[in-house]
Amino acid sequence: MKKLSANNRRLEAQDSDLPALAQRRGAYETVLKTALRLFAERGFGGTSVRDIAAAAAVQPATLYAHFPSKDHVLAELIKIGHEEHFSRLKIALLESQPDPREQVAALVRAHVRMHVEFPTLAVVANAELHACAPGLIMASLELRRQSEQMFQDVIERGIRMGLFKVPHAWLAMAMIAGAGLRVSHWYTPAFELSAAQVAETYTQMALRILGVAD
Amino acid sequence: MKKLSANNRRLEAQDSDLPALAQRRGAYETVLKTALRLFAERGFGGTSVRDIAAAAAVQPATLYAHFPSKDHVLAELIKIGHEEHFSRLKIALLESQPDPREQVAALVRAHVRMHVEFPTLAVVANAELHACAPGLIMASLELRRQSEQMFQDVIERGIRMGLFKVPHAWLAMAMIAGAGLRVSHWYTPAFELSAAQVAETYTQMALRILGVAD
DNA sequence: GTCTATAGTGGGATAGAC
DNA sequence: GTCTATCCCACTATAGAC
Repeated sequence: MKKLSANNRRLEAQDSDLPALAQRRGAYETVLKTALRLFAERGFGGTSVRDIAAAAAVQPATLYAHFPSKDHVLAELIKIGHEEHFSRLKIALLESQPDPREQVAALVRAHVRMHVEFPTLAVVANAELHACAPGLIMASLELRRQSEQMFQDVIERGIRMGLFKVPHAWLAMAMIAGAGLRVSHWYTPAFELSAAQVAETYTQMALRILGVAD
Repeated sequence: MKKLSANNRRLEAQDSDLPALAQRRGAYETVLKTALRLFAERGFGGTSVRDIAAAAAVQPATLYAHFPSKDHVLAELIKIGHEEHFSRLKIALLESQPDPREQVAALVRAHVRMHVEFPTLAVVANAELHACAPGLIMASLELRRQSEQMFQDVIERGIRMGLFKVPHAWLAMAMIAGAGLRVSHWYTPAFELSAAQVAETYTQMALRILGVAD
């Protein structure tokens, strides 16, 4: 039941769903979800507009009735992914008790759950950033920066309050956030633990990184 | 000095060097190193044979004198990356004291150093796996499996000896290994810590994940 | 909005001289 | 081994009917 290799998402993208944020009717959503799956499996450059159209059962010209270009399809997916991620972190923090340990736990839980619940979206939004014209993803990069800052602020407050003891605050954040990102590459519903259990375990291990005793 | 965002490697690939393992003379190495940089920046599908040839200052036909196809160029890079990684882990374990804490530290140190010293190679070998025909990367996938098994074996022995206490052995391995992988996406020599310092800090935090008191 | 059809460009790969 | 030249195909995107 355990994964043989912690890197198989892109071989056959499952769960290429989109958050409620992005659900529209008709060809728009069909194209977006199809493109998500294909970008994950073959990469942006390895997927043609014809591929997307064929898999979505529309003609290439139909795609251009909804998106100005292939780039814009990717940009839209990246935007949806980053907005959903940022939104979840923000809500998690808002609803948390003010104790930095609770706040970090809430952030890590939300971060991991995002990558477990929308793994394909997370893979594409992170791995295909380079394929998009910079102008199209500026807003997403800003959200990413703010998400990192949220983690940073909570960790630094915890250090000042004497609750966290880390060798290097930014590295601790990078390790915790980076580990969560990778979950999207291997998690499937067939894994022996549920999404919630994975999130809880990562949360517990993140607190250990920050020097909080169990 | 700290990175604004933990995801910039692919925007402008630096350090597109290859380990000594792969150093040959002439056009072969030039093409390989050039392809490495371009695959990192634009992705495999976003890079044409003409792009590689032009950046390497050779003609497209010259590339085909050294590689049977564009796929084989990528496969060779992936192979070099995985062989160097596996080799470093194996040596680290061989030279370590038998205490599982020492062994984990040696493995994490080697793992992170690989991703810090050859970040571009690591990014391509991990992010472009999907773009390669399965037959061309079978050996690399097997090395990857063995590398994960090395981590697993050491962690499970540490648990049996009562030295490690983790909520879930495989998840702890996935978190430690995954965090190390991500280092290749943000580390540059301009970072405020040296490669060795980053590796040491990650090692310390990995031991915390495993429940070892500082 | 969706289709058929196609324009115009750039793709991987090869032939054959030197 | 490296070059020039080129084949043939797939690519993104658009025009125009319905």
